[in-house]
Amino acid sequence: MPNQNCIHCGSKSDAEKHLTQGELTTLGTSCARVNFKKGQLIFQEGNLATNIVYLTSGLVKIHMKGPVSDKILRLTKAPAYLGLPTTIGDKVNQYSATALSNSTACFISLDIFRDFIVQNSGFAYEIILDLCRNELTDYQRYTNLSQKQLPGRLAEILICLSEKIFESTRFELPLSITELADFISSSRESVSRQLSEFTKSKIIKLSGRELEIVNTELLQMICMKG
Amino acid sequence: MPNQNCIHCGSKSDAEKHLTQGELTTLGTSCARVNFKKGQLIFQEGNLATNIVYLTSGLVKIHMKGPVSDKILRLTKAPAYLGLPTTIGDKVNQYSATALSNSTACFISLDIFRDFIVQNSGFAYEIILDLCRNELTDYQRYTNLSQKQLPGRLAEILICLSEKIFESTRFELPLSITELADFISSSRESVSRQLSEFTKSKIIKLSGRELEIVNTELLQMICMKG
DNA sequence: TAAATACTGTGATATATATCACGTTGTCTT
DNA sequence: AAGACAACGTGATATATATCACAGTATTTA
Repeated sequence: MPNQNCIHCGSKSDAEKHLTQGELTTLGTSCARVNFKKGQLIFQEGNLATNIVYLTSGLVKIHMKGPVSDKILRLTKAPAYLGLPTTIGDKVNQYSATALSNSTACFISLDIFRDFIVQNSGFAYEIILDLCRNELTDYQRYTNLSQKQLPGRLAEILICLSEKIFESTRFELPLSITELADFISSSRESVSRQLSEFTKSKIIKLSGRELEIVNTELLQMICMKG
Repeated sequence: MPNQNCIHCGSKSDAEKHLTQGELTTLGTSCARVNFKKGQLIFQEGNLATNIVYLTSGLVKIHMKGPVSDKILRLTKAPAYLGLPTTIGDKVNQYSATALSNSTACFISLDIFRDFIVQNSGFAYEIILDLCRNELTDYQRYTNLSQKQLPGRLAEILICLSEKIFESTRFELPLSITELADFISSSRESVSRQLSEFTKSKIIKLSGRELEIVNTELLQMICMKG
């Protein structure tokens, strides 16, 4: 649906807050808002990257085909840009984005986005900040996940879900066991066993997809100790 | 040494090529060129990030303290910016940079660098491109290293050194065995054994630090198969 | 409603690789 | 030159976790 009114949009990105009225009008003519059901693909590895995607609501996994299985690189919670690096840095998407909950995203023409970067320095600077901050958290997670073993890796993800994504010790697991395994580079069976282990030790409580972190301190300890 | 003549500098970054004569003059007044010996720290995790570092010659490792050992995140060959994300994205460095060979780097005031981003859109766009491309290669390496096992991981690094860094099948290993282990998240002993293994199977030839890839096809195979 | 298909839990076993231990070599220091 | 210190090679052993196998439980499809 063209000619969105981006001027009064309540979910502007930090970068978009720097745009002028005129620029926002331009944005409106080339911005399409799309809804995605849980499980739906938002963009796919190997496809041409023609649009910047800005997630306005929902939770998304960024993932990539690895040599043996799918690899989940990160989770992104709205509001946030999805995959700026692959959209700007390459003609073809290097990874995919899939909705983990019902989500809404705005698709913005890459050309217009590029114009904004060139015309509006405040906009450009916010994009740079965003890229930098994301890379820092990625490095941190990469280092942690690559050196800890299973209990520590799983603890790390659960804490991340609790603190960063849901901001609660009680939430519905947005990832299947298999996906958790893809995230922390383990096997489905091992993750399943470790979750049982955490349940037995009364660190977490699991009923269906509903998860509650009962003993945060201990989980933190396990996360630290690896 | 202040008042460098950046105008006629032969090692401008892609971004700096967009700067005006005036901006280059400004750059000159706040740009210091420093030499580093092999093994020297260029900037350190935990320290205040006040300067953008642009590597004009040499090879550098970007590394970070992990829960059990040091983790090498990437190698960076000149010419390239070193650690833009940590300099721009945080007040404090999240990781360190250490010279793997004798190197030269220019230190540029963060304030002036930020001014360039805001004043000069061509400059800003090149920085964005750089950030995006780096993240893409990092994701790729991350996925590969996290799913392959030792032989595949080691093969991947050797091929990377050969193709990306030295552009030759024969080169002097810039990393110690311990550092190779820190890079691919294995133990020193395992890496040592695997190198012996590769030597026995006539895939590589090692004399001291001098390494030659003899059977590239087989090494590629091992890299692919994991 | 039945059938098919994904997703999950758990035991038994296999295996890659970490760890430990020790000797060797090389490099730096004074 | 001698001592100290770091980097390295390699065997024996321990161990975390992948893999295999199978059964149970949801969820979707016809």
